[in-house]
Amino acid sequence: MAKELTSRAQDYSQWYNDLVIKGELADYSAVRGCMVIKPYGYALWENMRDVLDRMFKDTGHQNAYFPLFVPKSLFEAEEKNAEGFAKECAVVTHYRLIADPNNKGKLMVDPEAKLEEELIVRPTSEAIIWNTYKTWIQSYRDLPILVNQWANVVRWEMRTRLFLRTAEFLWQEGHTAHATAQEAIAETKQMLNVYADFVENWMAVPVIKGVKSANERFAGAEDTYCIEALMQDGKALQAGTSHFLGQNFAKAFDVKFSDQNNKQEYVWATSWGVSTRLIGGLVMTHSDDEGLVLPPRIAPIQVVIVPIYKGEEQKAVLDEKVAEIVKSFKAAGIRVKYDNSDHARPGWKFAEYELKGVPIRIAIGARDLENKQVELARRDTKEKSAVAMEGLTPTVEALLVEIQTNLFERAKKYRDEHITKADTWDDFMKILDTDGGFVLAHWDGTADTEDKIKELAKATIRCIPLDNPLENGKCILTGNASTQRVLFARAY
RNA sequence: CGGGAAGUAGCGCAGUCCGGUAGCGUACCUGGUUUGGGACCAGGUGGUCGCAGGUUCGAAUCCUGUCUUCCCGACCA
Repeated sequence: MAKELTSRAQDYSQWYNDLVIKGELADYSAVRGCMVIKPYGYALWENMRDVLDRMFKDTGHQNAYFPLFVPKSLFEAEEKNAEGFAKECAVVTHYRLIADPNNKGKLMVDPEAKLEEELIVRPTSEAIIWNTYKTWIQSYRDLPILVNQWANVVRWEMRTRLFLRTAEFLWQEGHTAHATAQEAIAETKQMLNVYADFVENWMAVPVIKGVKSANERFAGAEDTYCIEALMQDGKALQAGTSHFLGQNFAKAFDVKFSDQNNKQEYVWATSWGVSTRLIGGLVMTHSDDEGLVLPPRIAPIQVVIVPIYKGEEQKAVLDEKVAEIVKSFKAAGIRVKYDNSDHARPGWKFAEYELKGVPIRIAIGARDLENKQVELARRDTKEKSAVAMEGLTPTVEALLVEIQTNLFERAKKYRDEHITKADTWDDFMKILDTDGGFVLAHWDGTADTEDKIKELAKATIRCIPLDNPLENGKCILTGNASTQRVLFARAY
């Protein structure tokens, strides 16, 4: 029967949860704050991962893998980084369980098996990686090091939400080492552009590139660049970050190299990452009250074909005809699924694949065979049309491109309509409390003011956009002089 | 960690106030009819009621303790 979905207007959070769970992207698990990513959701992640991985390799990076555990002494070496993550670390203190003498059939931690030194489950891998880089780098000839790792990390969050904030999540983290600051900064910006390219052109999610204020900066970074997206409820989502780490980690882990003049210098670093959180952003950008809407370029299934038949004979005829179509689609690189399962009727399948966000649905029955056509339905606009069997593959290829473009344009239009300038505190609050979205407002540049705004308005500076126009004005809160507007929003 | 809600069949829920053989919808299985927007009929399978104690002739129900999950806030990608 029907899988009831909560509508966005009813309860936006519940709508989101319904889509993730009923769309079979992920589910809750027996572990607090940790989710099970189901096959359909994982297929989506694999597509994202594969594209990003190729982009990383095309920009000269290699993959490697570092341990899950970080000895506490290494973890605490870079003070700011350690302090930033300390309050959300899972810690391994013992290495053995024994039978509980007072509780038959139960196990207990063996008090004899206490570790000499606690192991931190990585919330991020700078520490273990920079400790390793120390042994890899002696000369300028060893630089740059351009390494990425695909991994899971753990951050013991107070409150979790499927994909958006889970205690364990999947991500990639790039960690690069350079001979000069300029080179490291160029790398930081390059990877920010890679992220923006991926998120906009593959996920069809428009983003604003910018740099974080000091308050919002990654713990241990000199500068944090980010891409910020806007969700349908008017809240912002940080979609990716790229950090210029300066020489902080090199100094903390004593990573030096000899330059051309045989002079010892500290190495310059960057790190950058995107996570499964992107999937949450994807869901909240495109989906509607009927379910997920996935952009064709990363959708696990791009086209689903549903046969409509009476009796086994008709089904056999359709199976044969559709086999040709499927073959042609696959030859064109289209990810197609032919659902001729007999336990669900067409109407049920239509609703199911809409819920799962499949971009194009093709229905084909005896009537269509006669007329040499199929019924084609697009998920983004819900439009249905009869399309000639002749030339179906190029028609579908073109439509996939069109849907991809349409999703991006639609999201961009929404995003652009929700960037508002505010010049007074009242306007600022009014915008945040009604439509939400991004608010461009003057800020006096102090961390103190930023904190107060956060406290009063629950809004943070999402970023200072790159290529931000300079403009004299007065701080929205203090009235002090300001030289540019910055981008505020309430955020996930 | 503060506030709220909930743990009973795979899923969604009722039953708990007022103790007395475990229910409904859906899913699942079998057979049949169906199939162009979430089919219908008939017959079935499936639960130590989150866990541990206690009260009682008898506990899903009352008492005590405990665990877990979700939602809202503070924290955060």
